[in-house]
Amino acid sequence: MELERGIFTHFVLITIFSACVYCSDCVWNKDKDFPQYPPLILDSSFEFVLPVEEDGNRVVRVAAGETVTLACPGDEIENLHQVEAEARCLENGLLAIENSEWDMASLGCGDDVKEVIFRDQGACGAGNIGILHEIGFEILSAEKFKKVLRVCFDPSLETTLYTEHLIHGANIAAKDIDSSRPSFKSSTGFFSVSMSTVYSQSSQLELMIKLLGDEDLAHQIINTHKQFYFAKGHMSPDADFVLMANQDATYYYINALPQWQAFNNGNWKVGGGAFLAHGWSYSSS
DNA sequence: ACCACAGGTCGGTCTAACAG
DNA sequence: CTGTTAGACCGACCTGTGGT
Repeated sequence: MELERGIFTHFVLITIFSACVYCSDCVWNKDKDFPQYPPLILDSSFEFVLPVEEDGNRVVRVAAGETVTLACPGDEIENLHQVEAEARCLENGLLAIENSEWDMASLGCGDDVKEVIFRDQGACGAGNIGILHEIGFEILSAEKFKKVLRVCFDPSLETTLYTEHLIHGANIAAKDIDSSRPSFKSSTGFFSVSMSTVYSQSSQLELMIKLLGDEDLAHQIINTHKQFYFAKGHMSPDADFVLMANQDATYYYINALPQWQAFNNGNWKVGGGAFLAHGWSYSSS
């Protein structure tokens, strides 16, 4: 089907333009030409190929002749039945994978790509009390790990000291927006308590009563209606990332610290979000 | 005043791992 | 084998902001 569609698309383009003047690069509209579960696209420098905003459209470009890696870590490219593929952009706007030609819409993963934690990447923090962990994607064909963010975690206090991530300011206007959000993941080996339990308002209230020995005072400090409770404050925030896959990779408890919800849903939300800088961001506790 | 949106919580369900 | 528990996932809901 894909090959046929490719030939058909090529035929139509040739028919319309007679020569393929306007289709020397592979250009896709992120909202129209992409599959529901897009693969990661990495260029020859092992960098994410990201959308840019052009005239109100979110556009992804790969130059004609350029080879990129398509990857569905944790799943596979549905029509190819393989996790990764090397694809070369043809002048007809299609992608050549081995001996066949494909359009981008046919190269989706079976499900959302799945990030992993690449653990114990050295010591960090003052006095080297922390251990670095990287959250990102395993790219098997390159035998490399594509880092999305880095976490310096103190295993003795079971808390995060700082995180680092790269902000792609030139692409942030074209980022993926989806109001549905994944749940926070604990992963194994980081915490000796249930993080979902300790972050619950009921256990925060319980702890405050225990610490203060005064139920009324505890209710003043932990108060749902006034947003007086500790939420999971992202260190490397969802909103700093362009791709949905990278946004979802921030939903780990090791990338969060307790933050007053009044601040989280107030000052932070108003001030945060639209970063236009480009560079590494460093969030410390 | 009303509504859409974004960043949150919470509880239910499913599944896999593990202990008895 | 069975019961328990933790983690993952999902939908319903809450709140403040900003646009109409």
